[in-house]
Amino acid sequence: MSTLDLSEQELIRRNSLKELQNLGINPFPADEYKVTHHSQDIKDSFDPEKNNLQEVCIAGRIMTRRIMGSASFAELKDKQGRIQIYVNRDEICEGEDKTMYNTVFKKLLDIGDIIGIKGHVFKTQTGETSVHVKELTILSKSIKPLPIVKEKDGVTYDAFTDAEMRYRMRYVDLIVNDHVKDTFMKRTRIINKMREFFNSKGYTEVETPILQAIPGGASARPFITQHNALNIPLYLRIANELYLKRLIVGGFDGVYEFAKDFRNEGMDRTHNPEFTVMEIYVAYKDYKWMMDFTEEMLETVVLDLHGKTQVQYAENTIDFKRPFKRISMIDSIKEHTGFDITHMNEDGLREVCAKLEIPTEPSMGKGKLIDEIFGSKCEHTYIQPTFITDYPVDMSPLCKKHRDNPELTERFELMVNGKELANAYSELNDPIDQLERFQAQLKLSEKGDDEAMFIDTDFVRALEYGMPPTSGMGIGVDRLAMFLTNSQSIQDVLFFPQMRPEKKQEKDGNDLYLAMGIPEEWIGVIQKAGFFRVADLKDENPNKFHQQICGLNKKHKLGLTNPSQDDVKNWLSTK
RNA sequence: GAUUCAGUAGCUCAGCUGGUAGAGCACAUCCCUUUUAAGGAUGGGGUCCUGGGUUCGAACCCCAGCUGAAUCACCA
Repeated sequence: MSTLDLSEQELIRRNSLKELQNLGINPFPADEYKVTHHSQDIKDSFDPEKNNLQEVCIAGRIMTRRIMGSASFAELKDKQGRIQIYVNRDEICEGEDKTMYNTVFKKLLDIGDIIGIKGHVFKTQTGETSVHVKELTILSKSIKPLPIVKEKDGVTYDAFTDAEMRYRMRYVDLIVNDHVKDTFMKRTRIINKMREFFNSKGYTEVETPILQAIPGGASARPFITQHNALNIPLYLRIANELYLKRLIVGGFDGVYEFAKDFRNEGMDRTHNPEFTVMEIYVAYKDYKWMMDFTEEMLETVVLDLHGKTQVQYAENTIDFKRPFKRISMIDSIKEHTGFDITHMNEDGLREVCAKLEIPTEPSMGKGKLIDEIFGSKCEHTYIQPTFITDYPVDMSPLCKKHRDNPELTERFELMVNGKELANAYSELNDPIDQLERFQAQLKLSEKGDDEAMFIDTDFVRALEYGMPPTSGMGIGVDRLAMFLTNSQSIQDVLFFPQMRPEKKQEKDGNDLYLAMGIPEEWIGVIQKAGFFRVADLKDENPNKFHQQICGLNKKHKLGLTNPSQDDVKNWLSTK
């Protein structure tokens, strides 16, 4: 990288790095640094009366510095938070040589550097618990300046808020925005608690293929990729349902997986191309049992995280206290639209859609039409956790038909804040019925539904060996994390949300410039002037161009010998 | 995919009706010392997102593009 590409502050830091090395200090030492204490623990346990914590060793990143002559304060951030340190010239430089303080600490260190300190804990006159530094070790030099965020009494000044930069450079976001780490710690805690809950019931965590020859288990457009050795297309999974059910066939009573799924669809505040779903399948249970189980799990997780069942999400308070409301889809539609769609055929449903001013397409089957009605008139009204039960058959090709009504299935979705959070079935285990349902999907696909399911004959074969009655449930982990951390965007609960790749300025190689007779040392200058491609130079006025690059030479104190106007003319006239 | 908004110093943002580019923090130099969003003084720092157009003159107006955000539609 040419120095012309760096900001003034970056150049200063690179120079500080060199000067540290000249002083014999390794800015990136290899040695283990033995940390004995952490910031929050120190603040919690220090007691001036007891005079404890008189020998501590902590390490972290410098977040602020207040330098005053022979004494300075700085704030160090470690894994627990921030703590103030006090650095005194004569304490860290025992003899006559004051370089460590005057040069290293005051001049060569910067906000963002990672240091280790040894010293004792005390309280300053203003009452802040601080560490009095006896020994200071540079552990890592930072050569890029951090955004500066200040905070006083809970009010943040100059927050680092640019969404694009926060998501692209999550590391910076985590360093300067303390609440970000908190959200992700909560996400991990939610997942841990769910895992603990399932394990305590005796269920087994398993792993199933992400690369699948037939993307099954959900209605969605998959990502496609290519396996070279087998020379076949493979899909990134859109769900893991069919594999988990194969394991139930194989004799597991309860299996679950936290699965990354991939869907090649739109991205927005609640959708990322890759996302996490927890799916669980339990043998000898039905969807009614699963409702109780899901309630219990969610209440447990929420209580563990918040100590109560109420959660604030945007302007709504959501209460995860059991039992959740339950209503069938047909009743819900009746309640919200006045139409009773029981036993209605496709034409009848189309008519209802027309009356409700819901646009339809010819490719839509019965199930999709009902789903449209529910989606536009009912779904958004369920703010508090609500189980919607008994979905139409052709919306749910993997779900057992309802024991009382063959047009329906034994399925529920859990709605929270007007969005689907979980989805569960009494799993279809009749292989003949399953094959027919797959074939019906194929018909939908031929009608133009590009989300209809593929036929997975191996899965049908597994069912032919016999699967016990089973209930399965899937829950969107990202969405759950959003609800429980009051995050309005999925990007706030994913460390690295999908973004368009950063566009780099494309530059011609040095050889093309050299071929025009341009000396190597001038190439960077010419590019700094905005000519990233030699073709850009073609119609340039030689006099103007000459002035431009000589100006840059002077301005950036490059010390190059300016070319003559004739030199420049010759460069530009080269074909 | 549609609509709206935004892009100016390392960061957060001003910039009037089109007339030489501004502030705070950060950075540098100097002075001081148990300070607290940051003590004082001085200074350096810019492809005003990119490319066209209008104009004597564009950060500003027009067109196109890039990137992001918000809202809407589909999927979790």
